Amino acid sequence: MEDNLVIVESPAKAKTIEKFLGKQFLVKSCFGHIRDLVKKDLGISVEDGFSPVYEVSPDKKKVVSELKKLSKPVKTVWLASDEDREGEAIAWHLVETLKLDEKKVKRIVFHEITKDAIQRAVKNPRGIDYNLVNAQQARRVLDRLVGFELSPVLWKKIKPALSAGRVQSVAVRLIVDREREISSFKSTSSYRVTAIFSISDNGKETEFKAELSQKFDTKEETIKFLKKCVNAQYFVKDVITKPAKKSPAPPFITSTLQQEASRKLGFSVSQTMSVAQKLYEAGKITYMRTDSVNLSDLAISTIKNEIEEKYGEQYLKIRKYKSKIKGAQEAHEAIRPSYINKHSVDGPNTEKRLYELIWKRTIASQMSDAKLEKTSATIDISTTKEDFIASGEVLKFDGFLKVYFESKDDETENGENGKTMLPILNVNDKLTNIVINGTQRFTHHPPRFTEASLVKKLEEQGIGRPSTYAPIISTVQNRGYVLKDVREGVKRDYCVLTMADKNLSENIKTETTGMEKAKLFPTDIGMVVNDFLVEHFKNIMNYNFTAKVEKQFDEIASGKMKWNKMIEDFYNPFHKKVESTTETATKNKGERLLGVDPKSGKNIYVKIGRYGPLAQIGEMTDEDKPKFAGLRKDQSIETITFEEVLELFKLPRNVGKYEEIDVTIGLGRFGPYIRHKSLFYSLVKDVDDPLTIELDRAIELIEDKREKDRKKVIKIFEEDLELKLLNGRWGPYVSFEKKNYRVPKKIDAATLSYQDCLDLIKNAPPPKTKRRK
DNA sequence: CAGTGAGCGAGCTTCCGCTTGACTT
Repeated sequence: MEDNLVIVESPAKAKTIEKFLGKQFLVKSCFGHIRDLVKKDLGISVEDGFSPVYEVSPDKKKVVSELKKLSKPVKTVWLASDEDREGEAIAWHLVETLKLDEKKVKRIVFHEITKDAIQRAVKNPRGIDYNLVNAQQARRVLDRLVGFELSPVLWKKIKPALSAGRVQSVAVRLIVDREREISSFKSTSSYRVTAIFSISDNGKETEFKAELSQKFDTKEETIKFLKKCVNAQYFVKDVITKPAKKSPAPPFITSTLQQEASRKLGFSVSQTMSVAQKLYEAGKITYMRTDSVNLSDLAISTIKNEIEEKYGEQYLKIRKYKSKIKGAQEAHEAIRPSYINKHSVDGPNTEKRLYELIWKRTIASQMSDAKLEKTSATIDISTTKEDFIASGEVLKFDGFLKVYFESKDDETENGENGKTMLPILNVNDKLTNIVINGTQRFTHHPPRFTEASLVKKLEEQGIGRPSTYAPIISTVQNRGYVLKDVREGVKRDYCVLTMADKNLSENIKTETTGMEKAKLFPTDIGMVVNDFLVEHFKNIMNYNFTAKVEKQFDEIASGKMKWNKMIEDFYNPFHKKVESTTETATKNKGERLLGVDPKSGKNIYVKIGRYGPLAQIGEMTDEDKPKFAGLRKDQSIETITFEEVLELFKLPRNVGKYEEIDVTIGLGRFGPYIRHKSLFYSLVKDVDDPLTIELDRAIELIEDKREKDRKKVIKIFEEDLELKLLNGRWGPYVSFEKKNYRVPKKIDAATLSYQDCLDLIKNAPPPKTKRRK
């Protein structure tokens, strides 16, 4: 029997630590928080100093009873949860829930999982830090109060089942604000002038590119300039050469790993986390939910060996990085390979690639700067005062670039800027001009957020924690506030003026612009909810709200403030505002009056309906019912035009009768359809237009589908016409009472009898538990 | 899984952070 029970948060960590501690220590994991506020109601006694009402989370009942049993006989229970607010609270909840005698409890902390660090921790135990626990309780209670008081206001004023919270609502606001910036953005164009020169060196001609020091607003100005160049002479007026350097990025933390995996590997935020989890569980990397850029001394010394051996001493530069993150709690190390000398891992491709990324970033963080030489040459034009500038960059020493280079979010559209090498240029060198181009360039609206760039923004504001970035991204999408979507680009003409051989020519070229892939768009619901919250709860929707309360949590943690006092000061005015808003605020359906219907003379509105955004003609009165039409997926209440709404009401159309029954054309969730005898037939994409399709073609499509369906049927049975044996996408199946049952592969479906089918249904595997939405 | 859309009132929804599996096609 062991004398000691050690409890950590993660099972993978438990496994590692057990090896370091020896036989007298049993190491177990509690899997994070074991207790939380009761689920069914507020879970806070507001009248009683906001005292929280806790319960053991249902999925932790087993863990708790096991830990309770194991903790009874041991002499000492070591609580080794993380050294941050949440970790301290977990330790305290363990004491309370397991009913541990505080005399036999020792609280220990370590930031890195090495033998040294753990043995040191065991020699320096302490008690529970109740100030830190109270800071966590304040955080928890505040979030519950905000979430559970704001959400019901939305149910009453906008739509049921909506949600609001300190973190998610601000995340949505970032996306809504950005979208509005984009829609009010006016693109302007200017002309960028570039030239190709050549210089002769011992009879050898070398060409290089230069750009005019100024841009022109109009085509006329550009033409005027180009004409001035017809008979110009060019020479090098000035050459400046400057040394420059680039430094490596710090080791990965959760947010930077998510960003780089998104940019370099195209992973979504949640994909990155699940791949990293696998690597962590296999002991290949350190913990992946961290906000610390710190590397353990042991890690640094093995990195040092690795760099010296593989690249040489001149590539080594040991660096200590400091966290720049507001409110970083630094309970762990940075994300790095567990064993630096392991350059790659076996397993799925995703794991290999993510591991490689982590390995490179870790190594590069301890390597020397890259040294560059930047050259800028000014080229005089004899006929006018403007100058051309040719800039070039030469890598003198690659340093960390040998291993790794961090990507940027806003890679410029034409990545040809600067990175080129120039020929050797000297002052007074004469140059020959080959060509000059004046190219029309348009300004771009600010970019929409990707999952990863939203995480970056949230982190900068101190909103959310490493363990919650991925869940936040899914919450705002699951609630229907935000949509990850693709936007096709639009074609745009631009003008290129070319001066070559003393000839000015003009070309119109076409580019595709504004293509967006996997970007975050606010939905209509998202915008209406956001505007409502901003109007009535400015304080909470302020980007600084989290930073402000974090400061107060810190004061609680350092014992300078009482947690229930802090909550009270927040709650009193907040609760009043909730009550007054519930009472007085008008219902907000995002309604917008677009104009008057030319046919009926009634008003046309767009607003949020029970099933999403809709357009409406006329109002509900006793004798009159309005006409409705749903908005399409790519339309929004905010930007849809009057003409586009009229277009929506052209469907459904009646195109005539077939087999004495009306045939109508409509537009549904899955695109345009034909409806006949309450059956649906899809139109063919890019062939049939729902607004113009006629009866003959509709009948053709109906007959096509009927023919296909006939082929689908393997057998029907006279005993029960509702039971059908059909051929489907995944092979033969039995269709009965709107449910489908697979025919096992071994059986030849054509041989089945009615009774066989009934048996198949009876013996079908029980319906698996439903997937959560 | 395509159609709907008022208003009433039943009963329901909802937060953030800490951890993993257990699910589906």
